Amino acid sequence: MFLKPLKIKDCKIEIGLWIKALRKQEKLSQQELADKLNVSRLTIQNVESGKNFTIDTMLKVLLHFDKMTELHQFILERRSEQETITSLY
Amino acid sequence: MFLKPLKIKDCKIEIGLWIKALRKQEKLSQQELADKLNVSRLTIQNVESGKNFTIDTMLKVLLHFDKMTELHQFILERRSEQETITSLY
DNA sequence: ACATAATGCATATTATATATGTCAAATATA
DNA sequence: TATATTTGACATATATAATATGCATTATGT
Repeated sequence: MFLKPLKIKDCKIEIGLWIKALRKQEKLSQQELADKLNVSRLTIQNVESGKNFTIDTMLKVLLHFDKMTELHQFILERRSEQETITSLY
Repeated sequence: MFLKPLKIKDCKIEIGLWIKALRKQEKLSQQELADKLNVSRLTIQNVESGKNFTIDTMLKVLLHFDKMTELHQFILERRSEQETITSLY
């Protein structure tokens, strides 16, 4: 069988669901989270529903839920991989 | 000693460096990558230099370098963690 | 050294993410 | 059930990301 190709839209939806889960876990409403981050409720709503949004918005949210370091680590690991590969040739 | 707190700016810079490394590895110029993704060279430049940008732009780049699935996996893992935690209480 | 390509950065314009508000539907809560 | 809260789906206005273009600087190659 074939694997369904992953679309940009799918990835945004997953990010949205993740962030929504983080918010629910802290029992915050969209408005409460928005207030904490100094953004509008619509911005949170857009993120959670898979619309387009800026990296700043995503990082504000992840920082609040203490998840930015994990993402940072994810990037660092892959960046050092790159350097290893390129240095081999 | 103290750990330097991770800032949003730092995280964006790392994303930029990662993407720049991916581009260099394929020996593409900013213009060539921009053309492939149907974005402007300046958009690539902004991403690579730690400016603000949209999630669509980042995902277009990662999709091209076959890295979107890894990010998607990263998110899925954390989302299922969340569900486990909340289901326990 | 020279020519060429690539990059960084400025300005101006366009496209779109965000802010703000309203309303109805859905979801808790008493 | 009744009430309050939350959320989704809309508007409109504003802020800002993306774009187009040009030019100076910095590699890169011959």
